Amino acid sequence: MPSVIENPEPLNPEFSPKQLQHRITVLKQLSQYFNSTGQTIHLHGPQGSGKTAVTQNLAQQIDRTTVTAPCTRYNTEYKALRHISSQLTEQDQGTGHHTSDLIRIIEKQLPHQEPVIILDDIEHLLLNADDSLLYQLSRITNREHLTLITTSHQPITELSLEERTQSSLHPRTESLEPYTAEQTYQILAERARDSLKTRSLRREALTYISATTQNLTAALTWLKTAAENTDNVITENHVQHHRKNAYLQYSKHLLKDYTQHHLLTLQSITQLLDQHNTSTVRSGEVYQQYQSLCETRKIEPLTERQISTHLKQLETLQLIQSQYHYGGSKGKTREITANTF
DNA sequence: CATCCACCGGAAATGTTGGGAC
DNA sequence: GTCCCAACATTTCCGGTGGATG
Repeated sequence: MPSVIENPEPLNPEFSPKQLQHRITVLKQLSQYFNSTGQTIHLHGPQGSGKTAVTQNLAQQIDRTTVTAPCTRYNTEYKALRHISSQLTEQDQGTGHHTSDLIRIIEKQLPHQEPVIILDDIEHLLLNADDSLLYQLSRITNREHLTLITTSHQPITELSLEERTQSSLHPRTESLEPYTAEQTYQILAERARDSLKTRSLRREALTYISATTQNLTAALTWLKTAAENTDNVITENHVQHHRKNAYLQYSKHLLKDYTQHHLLTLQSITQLLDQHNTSTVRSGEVYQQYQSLCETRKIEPLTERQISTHLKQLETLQLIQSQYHYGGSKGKTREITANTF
């Protein structure tokens, strides 16, 4: 099938343009902090507001070794330390070390590399583990040779950090506002220009997307999905038509570091919501639906306890929202809503 | 006031993977 | 090979919650 896409890269949500639009002030502010090493910076803002793009852009500007650890993938202290030490030494550190060994390896590299370490989306790490990684890194020997950047959608004060970690980190903080509809439109338009055939995109299609969501990751996925499914012109109608499918693609993108069971759990929720037209489902129903999905696919289902943790992770990814009842007329359960555009 | 609902979520046990040492 | 060990995902077990109902 002929496609309207000439160059797929600019539509990739991970694509990092050389010039970052609408984030100049933050970039200026942050790059000032790079005049000296030994800093800690925490950047927070909603999903798709450019946190990752900003940190990557900063890293490109300065001439220092940079290690990025997306905490969705490196979601334990050990995985993160292993990744960081492997990147710094340029050889895989494997398993079987004590965390203190990995810290020592990193320590030794700091003085001659003066690296920047970026821990992206730290809430996913904090969900699995305690804040020991942050504490260790904030007090590491040769700390003055390290610049540490953390990002999350919550402000740092709202992450459950121990007192000692909080005070030992004392980061400079910056926050990002979501893009406005106008800004979203502009960014999408620019990416489309670099990616799509000329005259293959209607203005109203972009207006529709950027009015619906200001989460740039989601918006780009939507545009990309629409583009992949046409050989002619992307119209407003076409974009509307692919709304659901695009959100599914976006979910899959967020879940790329997770298991098939996470996706099945999410699908159970959306199916139930579609089926009986209610706005919430309870965790018990979700588990039943999940079990029957597993059965039709000949997959051994996980236990209810484990799916409960998976639900928590979907919530941290902001794919769902939960209202918890710790007893009461409904018993102990949670009522779940799925997010959409 | 007792009992029930419905499952949350902590803790400990178990299973699996993949080292490294002998 | 085989033994031992660490990390981690998952299972097993279960105490606990607070409004509704009789």
